[in-house]
Amino acid sequence: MDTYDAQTIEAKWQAVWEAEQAFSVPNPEPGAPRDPRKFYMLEMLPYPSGNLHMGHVLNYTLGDVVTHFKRRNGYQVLRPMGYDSFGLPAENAAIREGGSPREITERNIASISRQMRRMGWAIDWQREVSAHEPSYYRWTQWLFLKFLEHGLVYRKEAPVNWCPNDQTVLANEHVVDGRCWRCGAIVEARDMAQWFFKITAYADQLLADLDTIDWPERTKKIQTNWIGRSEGAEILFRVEELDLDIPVFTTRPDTLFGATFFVVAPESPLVDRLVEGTERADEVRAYARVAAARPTEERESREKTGVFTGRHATNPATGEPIPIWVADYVLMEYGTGAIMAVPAHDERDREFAEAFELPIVPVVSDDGTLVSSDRFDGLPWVEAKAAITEWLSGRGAAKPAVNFRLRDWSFSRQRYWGAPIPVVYCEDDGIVPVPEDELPVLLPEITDYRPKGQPPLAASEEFMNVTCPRCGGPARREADTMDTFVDSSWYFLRYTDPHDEHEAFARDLADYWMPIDQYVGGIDHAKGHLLYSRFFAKALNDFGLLGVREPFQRLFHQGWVKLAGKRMSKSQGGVSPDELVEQFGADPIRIYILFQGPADQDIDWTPDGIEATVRFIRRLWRVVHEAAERPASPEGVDTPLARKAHETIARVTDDIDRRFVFNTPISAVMELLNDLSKAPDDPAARFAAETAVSLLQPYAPHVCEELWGAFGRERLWQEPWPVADEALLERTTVQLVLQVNGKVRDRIEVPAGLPEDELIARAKASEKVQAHLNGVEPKAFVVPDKLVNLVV
RNA sequence: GCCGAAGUGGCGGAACUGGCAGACGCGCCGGACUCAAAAUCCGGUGCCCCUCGGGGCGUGCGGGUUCGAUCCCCGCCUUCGGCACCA
Repeated sequence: MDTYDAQTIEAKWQAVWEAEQAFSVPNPEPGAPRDPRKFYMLEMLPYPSGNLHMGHVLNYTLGDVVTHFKRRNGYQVLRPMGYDSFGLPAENAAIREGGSPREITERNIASISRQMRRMGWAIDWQREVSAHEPSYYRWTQWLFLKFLEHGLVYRKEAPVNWCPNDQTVLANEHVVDGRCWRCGAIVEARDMAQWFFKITAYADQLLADLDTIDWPERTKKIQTNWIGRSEGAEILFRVEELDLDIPVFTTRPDTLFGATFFVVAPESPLVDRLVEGTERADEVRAYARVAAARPTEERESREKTGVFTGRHATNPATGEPIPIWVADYVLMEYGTGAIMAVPAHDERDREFAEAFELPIVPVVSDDGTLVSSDRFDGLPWVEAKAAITEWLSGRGAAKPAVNFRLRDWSFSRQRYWGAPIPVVYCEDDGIVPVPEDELPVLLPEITDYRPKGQPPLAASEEFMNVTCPRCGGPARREADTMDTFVDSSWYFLRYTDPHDEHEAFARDLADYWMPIDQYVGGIDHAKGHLLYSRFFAKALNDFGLLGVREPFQRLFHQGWVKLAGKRMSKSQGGVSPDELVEQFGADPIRIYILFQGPADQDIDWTPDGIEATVRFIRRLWRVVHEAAERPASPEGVDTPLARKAHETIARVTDDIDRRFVFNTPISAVMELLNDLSKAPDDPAARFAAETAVSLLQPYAPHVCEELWGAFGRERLWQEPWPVADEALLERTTVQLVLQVNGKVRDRIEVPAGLPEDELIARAKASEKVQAHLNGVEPKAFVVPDKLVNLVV
């Protein structure tokens, strides 16, 4: 037998898999019924920086174990791969180092693709897609047009998040603690005309349908918080002098009798109407202008500022006039941009009232019932919410209302390396969509990618100047490009029909494979990609293009691989999987990264112990070759080693399939190997060795394939997953734990299935137990076949 | 501030449904092989005490429920994450 040589073995089997396209799965014939054993396995696609990092290795190895496991259990597994290849890093690299984003991206794809193949992952490479290729973004543009057609895309002048460093607008989802998620620069508020997806139209469904999917609770919680549904009432406050009814949203209509003043956001168009022609107009407008322009951070410092407008509104409950103020603690984006202030029961209103000496009237007593609320006095506040809303609705002054925190998704970017937005601006016809048959709107090759106050595309006259598809007159193209999160909101659908030149994807193919049965990726995408994709699925379903309303049936988040406490990412050097693979081989790295701990927990990277994994494989190699010299184990052989092997099959299967844990199966195989090496003469030795190799195959497919050959067998990747023999899992004798007062005093071997009396009798017979009973007659607690606790 | 998750040997972790805490691996200690070392193999390894039979303590801290708690309940500490002037 040769010694274990990772490089040779891995090259050999990777060539075989490549030549056979061993992990490609064909699409069904048209009209074929859906195979109940179809399994769509997907990990989030990588951004193609030049190199894999250990986080990728964990993510895709985990997916690989599931892929092999499901394949060998008879599933038809779709497991594709692609590249999220538009985006800022390549563009910034081009600016910094020269070259074009396209060259850089394509070089990176070639590199990362080679590294992925070198890891031996079981991917259907025939379905590879890249977001930056016209054959892909043509359909991203087409989908944009569908959304536009259905009124789910619009362009609007609005305050948006501007990253001064990256020179582009950001979605709310990508502002983290007031900073750009990518570069960390402090984000500024700017009024700009931008393109939005109307994701808020689906707020209710995005929330409600969380109940229908098998996702981690914490992820559902993040989305729930982000969507931020509040139930309450919309109440009208009348400004008699102006014959104006101003609506406010409140979650506490029960406190209406305590509303002693009224506040309008500085950005609100109401400000002008309220003060127009009054002597306070200048002062109020000046405040509003300054307040609206204050940077977000400063605005969030809770120092209350504001100014009285001189106007009054009527509290519809009390009929009393209350003063209307303008203050920046009221946000234009939420609710109606105006509030009723109840200083007795709202902390912010209280601070404001104290600062400006406004009246504070408590209307809910300590026991939770209403006071100073006229006919509602004594009513519990929870009941009063509906009662007061109903009372006012009789007069047309209120109605039940729901409000969401979620904002529409701003997705236009003022940068180059993205899919052009397929519309033109015509002087006569306004915004005109590019006709479908003129797609794709190709991203032109330019040489200067630097943003200079306008998007780089705006400088390309050739690109910008077009004729209006509607009137034939002169028109200008949209110069903004799409957020890369648009690309990744539908890539999983393209995989089902990756080469289609006539449509984004055939509905029957998407419906055949969707939903994704198991999705794996980082929790950092909880409120971004994972929310956008859900929105896309629902919208496409409404357009009649897709059968499902939820794209990801089951979701798992792998933990972070950290280096000195920091998340590893493409931007960090330090640990290169490429070098590790060269030094140790792919199999040891694959086993090592999964053996570190539960895959959903963070890992502090240390290379200590990779050698141990190599040692484990060498030991497996040696023990298996020794066992392969022995005669085949008789069918159904019943020895301790045979039982251990069946027990290992049961454990590994349950761990991967039901528990979705990937570290303990490795331990289980190690235990089996330990037992095997201690009992090389056991008649089940060969069976135990075959079992160990077979069970480890999803983790270390190359060396296991090679070792399978030592048994004179081949194509382990196609071999059915082993099944444990139930009869051999049952124990004839069991170890009975004997406790006195809850402390273990003895362990004895007894036949399985003894009745409780007999177990108690045997427990009392133990000398070690008697020594602690002191002759007292104990009370007994029995767990059959496991434990007897005697209490004195 | 509100909401959520986690905390187990020197280290990574195991213990799945309230029933033997520490599987498996790293590290460390001892032994075999060797002129020697590496590699490999064998044995030991939670802490403390011990008359070598064993005994006590132990899963962040303090309480509780239970015959029995790493697991359930209450309070606290620490770390991490989400939301945050959201009416």
